[in-house]
Amino acid sequence: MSLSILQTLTGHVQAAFAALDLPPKQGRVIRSDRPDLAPFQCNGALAAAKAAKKNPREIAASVVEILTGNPDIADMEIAGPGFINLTPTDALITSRANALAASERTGAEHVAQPQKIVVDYGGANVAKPMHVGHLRSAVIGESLKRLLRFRGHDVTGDVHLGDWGLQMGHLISELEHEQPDLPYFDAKITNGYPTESPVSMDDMARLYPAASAKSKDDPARLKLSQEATAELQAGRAGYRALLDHFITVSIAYLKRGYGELGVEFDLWKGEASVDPLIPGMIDDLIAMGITEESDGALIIPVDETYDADKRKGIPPVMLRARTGAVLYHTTDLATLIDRKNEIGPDKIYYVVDQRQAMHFDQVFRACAKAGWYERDQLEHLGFGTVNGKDGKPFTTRGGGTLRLADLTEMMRDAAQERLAASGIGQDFDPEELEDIANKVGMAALKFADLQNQRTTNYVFDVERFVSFEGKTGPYLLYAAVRIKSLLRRAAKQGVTPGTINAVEDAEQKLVLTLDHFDDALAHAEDKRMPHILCDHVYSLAQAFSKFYAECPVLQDGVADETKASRLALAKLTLRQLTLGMGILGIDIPERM
RNA sequence: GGUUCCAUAGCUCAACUGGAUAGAGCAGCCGCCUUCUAAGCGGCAGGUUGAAGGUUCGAGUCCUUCUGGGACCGCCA
Repeated sequence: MSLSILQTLTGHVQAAFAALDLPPKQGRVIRSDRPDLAPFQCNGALAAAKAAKKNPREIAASVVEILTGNPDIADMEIAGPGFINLTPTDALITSRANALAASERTGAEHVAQPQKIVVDYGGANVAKPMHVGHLRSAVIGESLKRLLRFRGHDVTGDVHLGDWGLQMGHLISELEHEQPDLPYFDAKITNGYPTESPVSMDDMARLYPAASAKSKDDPARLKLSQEATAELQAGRAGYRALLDHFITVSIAYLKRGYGELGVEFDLWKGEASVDPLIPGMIDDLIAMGITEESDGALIIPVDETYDADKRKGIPPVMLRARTGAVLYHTTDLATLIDRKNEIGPDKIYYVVDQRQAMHFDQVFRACAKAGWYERDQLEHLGFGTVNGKDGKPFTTRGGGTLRLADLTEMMRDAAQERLAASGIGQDFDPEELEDIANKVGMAALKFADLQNQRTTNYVFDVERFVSFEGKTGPYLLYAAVRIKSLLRRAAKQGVTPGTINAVEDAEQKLVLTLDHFDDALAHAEDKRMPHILCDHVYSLAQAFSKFYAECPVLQDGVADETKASRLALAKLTLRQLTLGMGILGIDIPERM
């Protein structure tokens, strides 16, 4: 793959800096803040002037002098305090456009040093229905996984089910309360349990909140759940058999839910799956001498300045509770060991709610104390909450949580309505209509989520989501679908893509945008922020829409070679849109 | 009380290791469909970047203080 225009210009300017005995690093070229003046700029003369205590404009002038006559640079200009504005030649733009068209990945490079990475996302719990709160982890995690994989890393996505804590004790004890005669509760029976689950997903969705609510103001009821949790973890056969049912039923349900979102995990492991590692791990930690007994619990202090009375500092990691049950910390640590044994990852990313930042800080500190991983191998990629218009976590009008299935149905319905309103889909068969509505709704939902900076909270406004205009998923689909239509029409007319010759302003801007793909991907990876890729894909769709409006492709009166050039440009755009949106988890229909 | 994140146009959000005139979308106003999908394109208007200081040739970005808001703070996950 040839160099991008940006890289080409950077090379020239850095060479000029080096020739002047200035740090080549400062010769870095960036996309211009003032595209009205020139597409590219270099601000390095200012930084260089500061270090060398010289006049920045003089340095800029020297750089320009060296670069004068460079065959890739059409125009240079020194502006303001010492900015160098750079305009590439038409020849450079055109040759790059053809290189991109010839590139299978439209210019996207693979990283030089691929890493083995685990992405822990999804955040689903056994027995709990999926609601809007699960959306972000799934959508962000999936796109990060795809991004890293596309960049060339060896990535494993793990759903890491919540299937081992008190919630299981809640379920078991509440089920016992409701159906005490089930064989799982008879301590004398230790095998031969029914193969059919005694509960459905709906049953669990009812039992868990019931137990949780009762336990809130009834210590005796809570104790039942805690005891059941401890017994389960101690290996009581009936409880283990129940847990297996819970997990099997939940995974079947979750696979459907995540499948609808286009989210696929490589591993469906959970907390329960690392249970066998826990006793040995605790022994090791004790042997290392980093544990302490405290109020009957086994802990690892992770902050010397911690003061429980003043509520200052970071609380210790809880390995084992007074009741004997292990906790969230313990299973997360055991999971780190499991991953070390099974995968040996260079990095592990946790795509989990920002509110759990301290939890991960604790786990990572404990892990560093144990010496299992370097601190920079573990990273919590927190995300903000989805809020309603009132700024509080999103709920239905009634105050309950909104189920994910209801949300996706809402999006699909809105898309169907919009499709009907446009009058385009009248001759489509119902199956295709349904498929289009699904893709449009899903694109709207995912893009609306992903375009927000990962770490901040954002407001979920249903009306805005279903408007499908402006900076939305459907806008992206629309651009792509128009290209598909164009390609079909071209095929019918016998026009084939040819050599790209970018001469019109809209054509050149489209090429410059296309050429930014690799940068956007690298930047998005570097920050682990999908919204950076969203911005790129949106800019691309915008650049194409302008091109489409200004540059007729197949219309009468357009020269044959211009048709072939523009068609090639359109096709290249479609390929990059498809790649970029694919990483975001957005599927494009054939027409809409 | 402690820790931490945030505050940018009427609304929702961007702004790449500090750079020029802080950008998009929505909402508002004005144009553009007998020819490639108007879920589109062009244009207008909209800002003391919460406040006050400081560092710097240069600050939305870095530092300090203040105001307002969110989240978290040992046996839940």
